[in-house]
Amino acid sequence: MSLDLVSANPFDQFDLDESETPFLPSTPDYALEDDVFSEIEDHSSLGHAAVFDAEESRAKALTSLIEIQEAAVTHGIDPLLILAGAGTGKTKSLTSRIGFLVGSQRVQPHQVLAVTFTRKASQEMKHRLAAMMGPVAKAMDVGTFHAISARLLRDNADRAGLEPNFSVLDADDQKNVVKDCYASLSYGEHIIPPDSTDSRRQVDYAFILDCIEAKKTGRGFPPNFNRGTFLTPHGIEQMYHRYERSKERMNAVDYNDILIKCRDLLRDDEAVRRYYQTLWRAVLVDEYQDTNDIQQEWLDLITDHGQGCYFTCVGDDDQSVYSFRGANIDNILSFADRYPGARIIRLEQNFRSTRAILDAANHVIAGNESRHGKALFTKGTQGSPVLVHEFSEDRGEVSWIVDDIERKLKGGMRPSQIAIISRASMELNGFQPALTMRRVPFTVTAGRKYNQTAEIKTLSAYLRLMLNRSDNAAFEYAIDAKPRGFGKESLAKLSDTARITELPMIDILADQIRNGAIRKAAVEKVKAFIEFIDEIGDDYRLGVPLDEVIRKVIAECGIKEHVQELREKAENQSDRKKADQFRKQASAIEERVEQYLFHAKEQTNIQDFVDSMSLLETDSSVDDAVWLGTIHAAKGLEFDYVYLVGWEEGIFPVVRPDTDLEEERRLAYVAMTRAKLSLLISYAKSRINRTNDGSERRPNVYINDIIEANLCTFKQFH
DNA sequence: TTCTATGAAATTTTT
DNA sequence: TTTCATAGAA
Repeated sequence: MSLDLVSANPFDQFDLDESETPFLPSTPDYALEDDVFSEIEDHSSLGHAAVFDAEESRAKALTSLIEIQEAAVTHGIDPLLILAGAGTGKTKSLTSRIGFLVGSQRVQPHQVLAVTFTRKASQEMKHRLAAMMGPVAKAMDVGTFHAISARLLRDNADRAGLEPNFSVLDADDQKNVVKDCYASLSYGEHIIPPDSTDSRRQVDYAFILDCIEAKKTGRGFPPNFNRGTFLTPHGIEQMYHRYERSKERMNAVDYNDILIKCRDLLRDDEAVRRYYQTLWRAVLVDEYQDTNDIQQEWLDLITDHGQGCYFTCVGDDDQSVYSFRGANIDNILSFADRYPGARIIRLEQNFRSTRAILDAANHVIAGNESRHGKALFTKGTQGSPVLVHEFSEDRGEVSWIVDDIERKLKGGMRPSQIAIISRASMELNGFQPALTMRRVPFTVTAGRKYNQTAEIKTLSAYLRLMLNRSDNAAFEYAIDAKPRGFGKESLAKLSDTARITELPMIDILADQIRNGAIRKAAVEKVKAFIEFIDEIGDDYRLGVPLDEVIRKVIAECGIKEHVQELREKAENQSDRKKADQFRKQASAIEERVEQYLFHAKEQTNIQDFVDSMSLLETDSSVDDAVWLGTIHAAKGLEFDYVYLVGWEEGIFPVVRPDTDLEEERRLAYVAMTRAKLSLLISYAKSRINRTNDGSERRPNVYINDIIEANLCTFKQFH
């Protein structure tokens, strides 16, 4: 049976009168523009050729599900919350539900919206959907909250009060904007001059940004907001306004803005809201426990408070670990209150870990009060006991674990089956040299790795500036990409002028060149830079392919010179090791640039491309390597052998005035449930590189809990 | 003023 | 390991 895309929509009655929706010609057709989808349409209009076999898809969606999963997958139209514990087939249930809804023709493929939090998760879901249903999966809207919202804003930019070519600022851009704003404040009223005791401390721009974001999302300032900022309360207020104004001037938005502006648009513009409510007949949310208040509102608007469509959320309140980013666990805890008639289905059968591991994890998480309450079970074996090891110092912890890993590798285990996981990335530092020394391959997934490399940022900055001349953050990055005789001082002045005149920096600069107001030493190069930006802009508008444009940028922006320089350094270097390092660096840059070009060729929409590049993770991971990372980074992953390190009171749970102990406990639960076969938890009684009073460190509460309950084997090493 | 080299400091978690 | 600040040369 082939899917008829023209009729058989049970929601035809909801369709909007076209006259009400003047924006319809531009917005509604993204799904239909898709190659695959139009192909399907062609076939179905011919009457026969079943490109998409609904019956088969439905059958596929229902295979190899256990009873409770099937209940979730086949649930009707009432709002549904699938409480899926770790390792209980969460993503499988979600994709199967999509397959079921489409396969049973309750909704059509292009009426499906599936939102995730991370790029990786949306990638994964796309793959699974494609595997289950074939090319028709491409017709579905699958993406992160941010990606979907950004597209929605671009498609309705005029209605959202934006230019359609708005830029998206990444974390670095945000920080730079904050820096500029800070520099524009005057001492006295806004800034307390640092006194002698803290004169050496520098301004913490990231913290100022936190304050701004906190204010924006209505969370109120962190308690001690002038620590490291030297700002008066009034100064913070000023910073907030200037920051917002700067972005407006730049025709740019930050991550929060994407969600906020999208929420506002949906809330305030009835036609837009109704359009998307009508378009998306099935709305599915992954990792629902991580939604913040804005995302929750967004979902209510999109789904008409869960009543207008197949609204399905999958999540685990016990794995809510992003409150520092605004995630509100109450969203998942009060699902039933928010959506009357909602059904909650618990998935508690775990397919990942041994019973020993699950028993310990269950016991730890049971110590929390605010939760729906679940207990994982398995039909698998007991497995070897959870191990808790005490070391006298962190060096011992490192060397013992690395020894143990070496033993495992000699015993035939693959490095990729093994993970070392810590609360904060700092605790991983000791492992890297030790693993290198023993030639154990490893990859680190922590903190800064997500930041884009310099070359890619440079390329993106050029493109952003080309698309949006007002993007001062991109301008500052691009003009600084290579020596142009135009440095910090000049940039600061230009930034001031830009703030006063509210004109794009690049235009002011062009003007100053015409008026001869630029230093002789800089004139030629700066002029060439501006002309180059104009030139690629013209190229692009005339239809030169994006990868051609990028090639031009690569030739201009100094990357080639930099690579060349590294190669020369390698030649002139007598130290073989250092020479190799230079060569490696050079090839790494070239490789990344190649990859960027490759992505550029794939993309049809340049805005999507530029947006996504600012978030693309650097995927230089080795294939078969021991995985090192934080608990947050490990969420969603699984390994046969897991080492959880640094489980000392004070390090984990972290000590901060606003530490949420229930969230820390959830982190412990997330960490423990990563392990499939074997779990080892360790702590050290002393840790260098950590300022403390010299007293002995103690194991954390979670360790005590499982020791007391006799759920582990405890050993001391000295 | 700009740019480079050198040394010091700093590190929760991230879309 | 990476980022940041400062000093000194051009």
